[in-house]
Amino acid sequence: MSSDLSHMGASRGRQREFRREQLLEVAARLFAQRGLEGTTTKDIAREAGVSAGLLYHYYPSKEDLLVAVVSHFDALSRLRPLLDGHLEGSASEVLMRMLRGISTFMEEHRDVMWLCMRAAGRFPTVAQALRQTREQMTELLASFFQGRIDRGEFMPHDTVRVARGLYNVLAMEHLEKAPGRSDVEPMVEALLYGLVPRT
Amino acid sequence: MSSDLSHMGASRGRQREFRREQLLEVAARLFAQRGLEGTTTKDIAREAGVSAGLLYHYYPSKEDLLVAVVSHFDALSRLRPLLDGHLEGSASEVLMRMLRGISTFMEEHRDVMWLCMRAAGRFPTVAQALRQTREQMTELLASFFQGRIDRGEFMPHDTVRVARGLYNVLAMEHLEKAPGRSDVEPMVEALLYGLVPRT
Amino acid sequence: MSSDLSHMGASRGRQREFRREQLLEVAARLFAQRGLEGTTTKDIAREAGVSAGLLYHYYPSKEDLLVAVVSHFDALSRLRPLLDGHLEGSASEVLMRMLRGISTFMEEHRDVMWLCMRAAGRFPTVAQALRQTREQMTELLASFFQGRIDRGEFMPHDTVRVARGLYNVLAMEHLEKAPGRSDVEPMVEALLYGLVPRT
Amino acid sequence: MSSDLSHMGASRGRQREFRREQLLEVAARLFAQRGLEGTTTKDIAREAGVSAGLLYHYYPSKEDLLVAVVSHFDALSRLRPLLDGHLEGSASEVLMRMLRGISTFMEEHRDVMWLCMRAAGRFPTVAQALRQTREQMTELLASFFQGRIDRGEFMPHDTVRVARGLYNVLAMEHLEKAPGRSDVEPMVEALLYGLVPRT
DNA sequence: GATGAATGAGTGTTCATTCAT
DNA sequence: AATGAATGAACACTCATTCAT
Repeated sequence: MSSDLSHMGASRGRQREFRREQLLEVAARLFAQRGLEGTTTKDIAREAGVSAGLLYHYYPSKEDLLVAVVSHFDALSRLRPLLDGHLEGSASEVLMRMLRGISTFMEEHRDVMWLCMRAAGRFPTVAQALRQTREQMTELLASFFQGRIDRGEFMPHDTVRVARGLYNVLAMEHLEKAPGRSDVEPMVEALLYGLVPRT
Repeated sequence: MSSDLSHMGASRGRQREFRREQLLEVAARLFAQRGLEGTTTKDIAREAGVSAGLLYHYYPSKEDLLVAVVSHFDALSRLRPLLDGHLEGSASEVLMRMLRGISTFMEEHRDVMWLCMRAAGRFPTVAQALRQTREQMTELLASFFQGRIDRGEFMPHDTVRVARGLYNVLAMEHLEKAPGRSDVEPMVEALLYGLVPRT
Repeated sequence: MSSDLSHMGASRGRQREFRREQLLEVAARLFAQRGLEGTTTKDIAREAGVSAGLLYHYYPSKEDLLVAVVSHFDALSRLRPLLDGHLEGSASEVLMRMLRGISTFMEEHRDVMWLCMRAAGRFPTVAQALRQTREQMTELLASFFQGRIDRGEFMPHDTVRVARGLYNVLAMEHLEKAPGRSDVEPMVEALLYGLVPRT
Repeated sequence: MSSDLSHMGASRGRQREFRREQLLEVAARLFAQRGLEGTTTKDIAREAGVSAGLLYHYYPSKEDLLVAVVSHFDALSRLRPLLDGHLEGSASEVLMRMLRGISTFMEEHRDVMWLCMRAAGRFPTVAQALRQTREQMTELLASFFQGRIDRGEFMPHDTVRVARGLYNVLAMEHLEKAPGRSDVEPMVEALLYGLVPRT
């Protein structure tokens, strides 16, 4: 909870970097737990074991800190790997695996998702980050679909819109707290084989 | 922006009712536009052309006003009719019609949806209202699915989860501002006929 | 709690008088229970079953109402009888009887005493009422002392100061809540026979 | 009325201590003069020459400030010395000296006494402080009485009740403003030698 | 007489931010 | 780099009082 960097052998630069990140992490945790307006700058400082003023040596404002938190969280680069490389297997197997990966990630970071949703309305930067993540994930999923279409495993379709739809289902389901309740498997199965009976 | 009720012929009771609703509408608009914390009680009073104190003659607190706004909006009873009665036609036609109805409604009330989402994190009542709307809409959609399954038009499936998924897609798509961008038709088509080719 | 005077046969004058007194009594009770600032004019109106505005038809302000409450309580004329007439018996017997009378009265009206004490600091009228009661009671007690001095039952002394002292002891003791704790008998006995041993 | 500590040579710690006390003293004065509800937190800040917010850097609430004022005043430790050590002389001389000491103190702090009385009704802490002071002073006086009884200078009596009575007389007399009017000497003399003639 | 809608100055308190040290 | 004292503009909410009906 407290920290004394004064006798650290670390260079000034590293110390600065360390403090920045420490404050970021504390802020991320508190913002996620209590929301943006539920967290005061003094809360963050206290929890980080520093004075109220020091925050402003590292971040010009609370809002900037929020943006930094969201940026640093960088869902994109943490989600992307979930879609890479795991391409062996049938289309449906791979799809299911990918969605489950995204699902797990979202379940673990529900509070950050809420933070972003709530903040998006006030801070265009955050809304932009959210949008970017969604669109990039959509693209990745869509390119997976396209590949499978090319291979003849999937019918041709509007890959982008279907991909975005799937991503949105996941996102919305996980904003809800109900643990384990989120189960997109039935939805995906329906999507794969269609609701309309095959003659 | 301002109003003078003093020389209205209306009776006391009607005047009270009118004021209540007027304040509610002003609050709804401002909350939706600027968010809950972006709207002060004085803003609402000023916009309604009344004094700061009068608000509290009608609503015991800002929070109560918010809850009243959300309750009064009553998405449920406005959404439900969109699913009733329009049952003639093929399953896919009817489904599409229903979803387009929900879509239009959501598009028109995007700001209220955002308000609810943002408020849900702080006020359990609002979260509950949101949940209830979703679950009831889900049930209605699911019972439509079940009916079509019974008629042999749809394959048996987990109707509730698929219905909730569809509702969530719509909701998430419409939280985004991009006008006209939301188009769930491709998704629905894929859902109906499946991505996996029919031999 | 509520009242409807509209069909009362009473004349206007009597009705007015009745309302005045009713409001006074409600106010007295609430002021005594919750203190002056702990009682709102609306509290009084509600408890009396009338509207908020009606109060001001009868009393020009909350402060005036307070003064009316204190005046109407009229401790003086309720205390005075306790000292009259009961003059038969030995000086010490009579004194003790009188003090016990005052004591009982004070115990029953502790809350009003507190109200007066608290209000005295803000409203000179109330302070004046308090002072007047004390001084008149003092005079009455003092004249009793003087009478007994004249009869040779008491030694000559500064009757007024001794009387006021006794009154003050009683008052201060009864401002405390501790029930039954107040017992001035030992003090009075000491006063009668003196602490210094009689040879 | 105003103060600038910024160029004081004093260390942070001393500055903090100074401000705390300064605010306490200003608050004590204003509370005593105008009463608790007659003094706003902004009044105190203005009078101390600081901003409205600074008060809350030092005291968590107005109520806490009040309690601090009462505690800091600490009548007990200022009254106690008046009863110590001055034990040479006849019982009546010593008693008179002690009471005069208490009297002087009370006369000088009449406004604080009023503050305490008024606040006691709302804040148990204050009532408790008042009670404690009274009871401890009572004990001290009572033990003086007991000592003199043991020496045969006083008759046996209920020392605690007589002591409390005397303390209460003093307190009540001094709540009144009339300067110099309070004179308990006649009361004490009566108490010492008794009203009933010595054969 | 009676109502209660309406007022608006004021209340204690919060908090992001600044800056001298 | 680090502190924490200091700021001051808000904020939600209260309440004695007025007045048209």
